[in-house]
Amino acid sequence: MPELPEVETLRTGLTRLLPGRAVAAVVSQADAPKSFPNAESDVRAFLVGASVTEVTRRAKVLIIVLSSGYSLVIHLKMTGQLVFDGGGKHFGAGHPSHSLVGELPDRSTRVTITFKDGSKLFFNDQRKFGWVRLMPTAEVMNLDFFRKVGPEPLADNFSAADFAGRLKRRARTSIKAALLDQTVIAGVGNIYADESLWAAKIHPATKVADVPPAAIKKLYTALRAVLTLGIEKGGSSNHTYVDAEGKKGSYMSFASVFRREGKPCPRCGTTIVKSRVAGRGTHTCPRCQII
DNA sequence: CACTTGACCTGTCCGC
DNA sequence: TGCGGACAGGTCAAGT
Repeated sequence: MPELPEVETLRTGLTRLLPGRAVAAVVSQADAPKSFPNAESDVRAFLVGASVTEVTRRAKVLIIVLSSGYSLVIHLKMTGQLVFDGGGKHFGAGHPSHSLVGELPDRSTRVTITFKDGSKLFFNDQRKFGWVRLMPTAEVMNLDFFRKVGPEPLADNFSAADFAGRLKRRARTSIKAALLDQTVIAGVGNIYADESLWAAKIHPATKVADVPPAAIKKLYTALRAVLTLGIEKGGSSNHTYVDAEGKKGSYMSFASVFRREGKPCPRCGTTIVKSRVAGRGTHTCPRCQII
């Protein structure tokens, strides 16, 4: 589900809610071992009794750092969400198909962490692609994923030249596939790929090698702009999504093409079409995106 | 190597 | 109403 802006929104919210809280108990759903593949002995030794030090993010991965020298590394994949219950009201973040009205845990709850003050953090994940892994903080960046993942696109030192250089490795594939490749750049998913390509007037199926340098530069600027807007709007959502402070993300109402097939292009009025590129549903303006 | 496709899961929607 | 298939904001492994 979430892409960089959604995970970043979640990080910001959890940073206000979790640090200082001490874990009292952890319950994981027995029939979903892949959601929480950790040894019971590690959970007892390094999670129960530990308190949260800070919450960080790399790419689409959230990292809850603990006082025990261990961290909870969390990937929400397509449908994961984290919902904090401070007592009385649920504050959540993640997949929009889950509203806040239901009592938790529910049938999609894979892990429940109870803190000593009675508050709870629920990890819900309908499709069970996501996971919560407990591991030594010092080893987190040694995970295969982190060793291969590309730079943060919003980092101050990530330049247009870096962007162009990294894209060259994928010269024969589509520009959309290259954007979605986490080893090229971190954090871009289906929504922000489509939105940035529309903004840069590049068709997603264009081979990377066929995109002129000027258009690549435009895409660099557009990508950073849509990711920044996504964060400012609290992530993308449709109806029931909220961030960790209970506010709805509003980015979807600002989307230009994503899930807007059949509607007019905000730039030229041409009807937006949906197709399939890089194995993913893809939204384009057939008039604007001609490269 | 670069690149593509299917697998992993559950739920929902859409056409017959 | 029931059923089958396509599809969903993401990665991996395995194939060409």
